[in-house]
Amino acid sequence: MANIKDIAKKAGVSVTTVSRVLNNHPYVSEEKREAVRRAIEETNYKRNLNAVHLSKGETFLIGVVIPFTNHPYFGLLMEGISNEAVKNNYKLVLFQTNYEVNREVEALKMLQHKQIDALIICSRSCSWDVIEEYVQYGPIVLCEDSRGRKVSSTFIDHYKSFFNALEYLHKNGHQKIGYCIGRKSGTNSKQREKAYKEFLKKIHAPYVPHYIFDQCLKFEDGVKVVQQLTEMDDPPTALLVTSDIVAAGIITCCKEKGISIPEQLAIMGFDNQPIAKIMHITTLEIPLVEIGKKLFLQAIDKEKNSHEEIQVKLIERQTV
Amino acid sequence: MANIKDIAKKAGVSVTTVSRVLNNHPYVSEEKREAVRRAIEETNYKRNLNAVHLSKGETFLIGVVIPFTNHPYFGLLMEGISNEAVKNNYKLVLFQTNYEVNREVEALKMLQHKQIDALIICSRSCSWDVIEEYVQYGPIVLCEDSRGRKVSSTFIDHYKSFFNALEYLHKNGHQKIGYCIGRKSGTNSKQREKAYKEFLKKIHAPYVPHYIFDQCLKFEDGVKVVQQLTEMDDPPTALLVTSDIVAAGIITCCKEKGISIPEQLAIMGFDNQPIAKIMHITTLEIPLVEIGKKLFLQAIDKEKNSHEEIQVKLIERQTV
DNA sequence: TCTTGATCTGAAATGCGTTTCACCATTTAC
DNA sequence: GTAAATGGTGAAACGCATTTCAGATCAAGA
Repeated sequence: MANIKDIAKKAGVSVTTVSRVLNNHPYVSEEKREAVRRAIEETNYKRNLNAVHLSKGETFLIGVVIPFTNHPYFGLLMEGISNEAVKNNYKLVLFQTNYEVNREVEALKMLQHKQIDALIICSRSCSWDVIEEYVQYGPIVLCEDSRGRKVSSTFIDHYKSFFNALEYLHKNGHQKIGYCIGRKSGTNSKQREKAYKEFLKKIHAPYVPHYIFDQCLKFEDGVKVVQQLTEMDDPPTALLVTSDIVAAGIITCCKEKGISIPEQLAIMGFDNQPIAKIMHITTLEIPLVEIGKKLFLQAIDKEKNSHEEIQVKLIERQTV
Repeated sequence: MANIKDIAKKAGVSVTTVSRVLNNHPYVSEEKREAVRRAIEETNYKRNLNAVHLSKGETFLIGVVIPFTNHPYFGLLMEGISNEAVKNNYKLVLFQTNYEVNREVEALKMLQHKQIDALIICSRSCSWDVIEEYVQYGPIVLCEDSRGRKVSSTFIDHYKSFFNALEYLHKNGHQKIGYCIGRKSGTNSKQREKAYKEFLKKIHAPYVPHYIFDQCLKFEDGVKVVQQLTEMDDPPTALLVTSDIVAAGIITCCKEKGISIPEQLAIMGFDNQPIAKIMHITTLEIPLVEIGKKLFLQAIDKEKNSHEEIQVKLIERQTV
């Protein structure tokens, strides 16, 4: 394959001039420009982007760390990131981590090794210490409150929104409220746990450990929640489910087992995914596509350390 | 940041020796190896991968073209691809195309410009002509039957499987069978259409255009299918739905409207997604994770032009 | 007329690691 | 005892495009 030197020779100019033509630099006479164009055409020359990247020191590649590709929450986030990437002429390198720390580290190392210009971490397992080791190598953007840290973030206040959601359920007459969550560790989960415990205190309700269901990520995870629910002597009357898809699973199972919603069990979802609308699920809208967009923009923003809080909105439908 | 020259100087060796140490080449004496290691440690040296890629001519990056990230079919495919990528130390560059041709071309151009070593196209809009322009630049792998073309593929025989599925419905007493599909164009869709038409001929049933529903991709797309169904004078008694998630949407809607399944409407899904199990949907199992794995392996296989047919399996449950 | 400033152009340096090749020193083999 | 491997090392070429810098030309303004 031809390289820039070949083109220069063929067009009878220097490589500098060829480079200028390639990059639309103005100071090239029309005749030389034309000669270069012809040479490029004739040889079907294509730039070697690796050389460009080495030279420029950037790759127009942004890394995205997500635990699962196959999940509507991350799917929507990806959609937002991806749309914005296209607009800005960046490409995305996907790191599907399954929440394994060393896969997250792999992504961070790509940043260190300059193969990506920035890294968006949608959800993480690794500690802050690990992340902060790598901030020197390029922008890192988190989807959780990172104020006070050296990385940018777009986040929602999970404490506040969880607390509000709990209050909403309480106002609707519920005392025994449980919740379903993806995993117990994780910053967002911790904030929610805190909100939950403080809310219980506020309404003088007891903390019942088995009202909390973790590992609730997918539609099918609703099955075991309902299973456990039916086995309880004193089940909760309302459930905060941190993913609409899981809420949908729970509702579907409940219908099958004749548990009426919201009468016997009130369900409040999260995200306002399309499925929530179809199934009339009362939910907390989280503008994931918008968040994705902002995450991306923060990633390519040279000024580090911006923080943006996104507001959520309660959507009342028929499951509470 | 330090580069290989700095390390060489610091360790008192040549850059060649440093390179040997970095790449675990055997011919380096233990003392020099140690000196290099120390220099690397002290300066916190990291290789610039762009330089490595330029030099080696490969990037260990594989492009993946998918129309939507936010879809369980492609989610599972991605999962398979991604798992295998991790095993083989490759990273994935994601091209979310929304079925726009020029985004597909962008991906092909990355191959041409050597920023990716190979390209996996999970579903496409562009024509064969376009793809064949780029086969010279690196392996391209398709998820559709590409025998006779110059690209590898892992595929299922959609004609055969669709025909079989139709026969299954027919054997279960159905004459008026419709189907739901993602889009009407697309190789797979064409094959299915052919199977559908020939099957109708075989059973001497009329071809009713509005028994075919396209743009059926997501759960919520089930709504409008059911809507249209209820407006028909003579609706089909069975529906082949090329995605379990859409089937789930249809079933959910039918329950709401009091349409009993399978009595009034038989539903047969595709893929055997987890949701199909929960909702007891009779479906055609497509081993997407396995297909993803094979696609990846074909992408990194230097021998071009391998073709692998994957078998599907009918899973009988309660919706037919 | 002289000075700026804008327009062109190319040699050389730069980004950075890998690989080839030549060469020397030991071993091992016959 | 001599030929042939094997171990060890570095200079230089290579992969390829961008950018800096110096120099040349030409038109416009003082």
